[in-house]
Amino acid sequence: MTYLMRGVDYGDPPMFEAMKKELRERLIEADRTGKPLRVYCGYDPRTSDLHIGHTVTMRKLRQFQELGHHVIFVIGTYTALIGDPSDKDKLRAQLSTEEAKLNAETYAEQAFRLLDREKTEVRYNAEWLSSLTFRDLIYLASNFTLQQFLTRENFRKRWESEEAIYFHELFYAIMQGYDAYALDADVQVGGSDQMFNIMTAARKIMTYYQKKPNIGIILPILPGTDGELKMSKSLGNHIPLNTTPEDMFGKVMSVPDKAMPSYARLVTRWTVDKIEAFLAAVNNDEIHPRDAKMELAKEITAAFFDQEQAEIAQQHFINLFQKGDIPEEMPDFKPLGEPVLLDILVDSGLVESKSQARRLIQQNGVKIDSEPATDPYQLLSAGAILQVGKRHFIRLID
RNA sequence: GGACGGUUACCCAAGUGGACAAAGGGGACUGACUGUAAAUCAGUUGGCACAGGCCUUCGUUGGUUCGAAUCCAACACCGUCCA
Repeated sequence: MTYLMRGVDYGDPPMFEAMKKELRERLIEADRTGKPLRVYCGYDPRTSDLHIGHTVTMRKLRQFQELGHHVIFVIGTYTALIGDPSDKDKLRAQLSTEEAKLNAETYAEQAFRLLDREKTEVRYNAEWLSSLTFRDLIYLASNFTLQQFLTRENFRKRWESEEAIYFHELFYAIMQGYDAYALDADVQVGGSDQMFNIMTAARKIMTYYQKKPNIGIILPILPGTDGELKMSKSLGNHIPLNTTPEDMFGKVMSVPDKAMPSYARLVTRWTVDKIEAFLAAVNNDEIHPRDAKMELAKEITAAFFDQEQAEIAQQHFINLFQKGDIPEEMPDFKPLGEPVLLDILVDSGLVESKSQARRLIQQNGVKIDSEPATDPYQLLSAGAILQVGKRHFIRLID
């Protein structure tokens, strides 16, 4: 029980107690009847990449799975037609069925890094949403008032600042609520931005259809590598799952210090005691913040790869960034014509234009065999190692 | 359908005839420093040219003007309000 409610945050203590009570009752019931709880969480398939922000809810699903409950991984192929208004994005191009399917498959594949493949049911919400009629929608919508939507923070803000709120955006919550009904869900897991969809929309709709309303397990949102905003691919602050251990390690290291608590709590496998001890040590200056973040980066990398790869990634990081070494492996590049520095920089794609290359040279941002370059027209020879900034290298070949 | 407002560089946003390749902020990049790609400070941020300078860009297309992001016309898209 404590295990399942760990890390859950409704921003409201009475709600926490209420949900805890309901969950306890539902667990007892499940135990008595021998029927496991049906637990689900939905994911938006508009991109093909899952990132570690998604894993916060997946880890919670995993916990339910470990306790023998039935986990359903829902891919929002139909809700993707709208786009979650939690982002204030406008309607995006509709995904074709094939694209959605393709994305969805890679999604599920990535998800199985955390979830037990054998025990996870993967569903697409187009299965049931696409066959709803207008009549169904009218009945569903009659459970809600405009005021309910307008008191929701994101809509309210947009209303107040006179930004457009499109009518179809209101369907999102209704669709998500219908998912819970269609799946006969006991528990729905989601980020705190899903609070309204889970706690209001889903529970109302389920009650309307005379089902027991689902219990919401609301988890905090993981900030992105900027430390401020929600991690999301479209904001460019995400740490993808499909990447190398070195990249993951480095990206975690680039997270601002202030976001360390969120990362420690949400994406490590550490126990609560360990997390609190770790954060306390950072606060009391018992651990150097850099070393603390290293430890964090290693744990997170190890969680998605393995311990050994995490250690290699750490060593790589230390060599490259702390010691400023030149990496052993780098792309080769063969000059297209005369081996003029300026042309090579542009042709190899290290910089975007000659003007930019000139600026970088002026700023000592270009190095040849670790020596700052000064002359844009310098001729280079094969074997030379060209470096732009701290982390872009190429080796010239014939 | 009517009234009004908007469209500027990666994003937000100033600019209402010449000093505008276009203020400011964010982001990004480089450097210094450091504790890492954190924080802080400095610089850079359309392209071409060694440089003087040249070329392209302020929703689109035309026009006025010696000269237009700025004025005019048409069009497109967006928003607010009224119906």
